[in-house]
Amino acid sequence: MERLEELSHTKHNHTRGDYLYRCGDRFDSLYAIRSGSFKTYLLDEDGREQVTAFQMAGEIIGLDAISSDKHTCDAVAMENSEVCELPFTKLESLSREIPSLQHHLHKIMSREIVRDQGIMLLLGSMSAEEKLAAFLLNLSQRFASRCLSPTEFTLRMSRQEIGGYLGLQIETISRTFSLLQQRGIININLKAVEILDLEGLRACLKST
Amino acid sequence: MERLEELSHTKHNHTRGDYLYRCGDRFDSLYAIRSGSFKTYLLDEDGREQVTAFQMAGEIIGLDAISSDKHTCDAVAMENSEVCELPFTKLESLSREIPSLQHHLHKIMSREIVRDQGIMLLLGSMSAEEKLAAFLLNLSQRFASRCLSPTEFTLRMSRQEIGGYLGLQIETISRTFSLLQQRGIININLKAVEILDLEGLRACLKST
DNA sequence: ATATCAATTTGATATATATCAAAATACATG
DNA sequence: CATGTATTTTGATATATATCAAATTGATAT
Repeated sequence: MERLEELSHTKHNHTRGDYLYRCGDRFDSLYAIRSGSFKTYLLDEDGREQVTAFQMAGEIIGLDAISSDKHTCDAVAMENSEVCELPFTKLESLSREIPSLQHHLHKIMSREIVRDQGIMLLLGSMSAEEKLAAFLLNLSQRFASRCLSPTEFTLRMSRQEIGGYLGLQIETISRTFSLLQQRGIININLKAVEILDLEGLRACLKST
Repeated sequence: MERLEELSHTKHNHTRGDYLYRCGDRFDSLYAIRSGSFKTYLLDEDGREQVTAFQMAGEIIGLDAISSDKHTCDAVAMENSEVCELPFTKLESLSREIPSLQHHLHKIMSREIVRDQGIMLLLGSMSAEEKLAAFLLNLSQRFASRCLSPTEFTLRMSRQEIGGYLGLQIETISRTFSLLQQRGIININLKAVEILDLEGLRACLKST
């Protein structure tokens, strides 16, 4: 693990709105998010943005770029954030020496594939209500695993960005939040979310 | 490259409908498709199936399972097919010795991530017509890169399966095929597709 | 405090796609 | 070859979500 320090010595700070990289940029490094959060997104012809992920501390970003040595999406900071740069060539040579590091890297890439496929399921076969419930439950779980409250948190993203992630318009996001609130499942005031009935939220996923 | 033969000596034949692996199965090997084709899919609670990919000769299948040592989807043969088993532990040890193999493996995994993100864009922000055009263009390109006709080919999958991939009902698939045919962009008779106007098909993607 | 601007919510309506139903066609089986 | 079964196509209608519009709220600057 000390060997890992060799390559992760370069830290960078980013303020809200900074691009970590942009689509087409040359690929040299992965980035480990130390604090804060980022979103990654693709732009289609019309300029509509499909958000591919909201990343937070502890997550690795930039894996898509290995395939072509160019970044294939834009990554932008959603708040003040700190990242560690991991030069990929060094990471590869180090992982040839350290099997556990090698396997860890493979798991990280595979986990990203599994995550992406989960989003396909969400986008391809869920209703607006199911999508939003899945979104909140995912955030809840990720906050919990970081020892933050799973039931009370602040959204770092706008309704527009949530819509871009879930494949819905902002009005639908807003209405569906209101609906969940009316049912007593959540309390939501702008970016402040409180989950009142975690089981109820899970139930939103299970039927229809 | 000879070293690769060491681990790919095990070949398997599968007939239409055979499962290569099922969700939950223990993970030991990746599979390289030698001939034929497979689909992979996730099942949600209601039994609705989200098809995550249609794979063909030359593609590698099973990458999702590395993350948890269990397969996270079902993989089924769409026709008589042949695969090479690639025991993953051996692949990892060999790729520690052969940097070019290591990098190749990373590229393959990254390419899968890029592909998945492209599907997110499709599912999250395209109309039925755009989805179907993108689907046909993708098949066309993949056939072309295998020295098969990019404009005349046979679909290996049913309307149901196409719907499961694109997040649409079979009636919508059927109607949209009919629409493209009426416009003189394609000719389609059940599984036999002929693309009459490749540019017209590309144009379906660019507007609206 | 007041004005300005952006984000969110809510309402009215339109529209793409789903759903329900039936006909047409292909495919499999005895 | 005839019969039954599954798949695909087409039509009629319903519905979820998008779109258009306006009101409300919050943030920022004057």
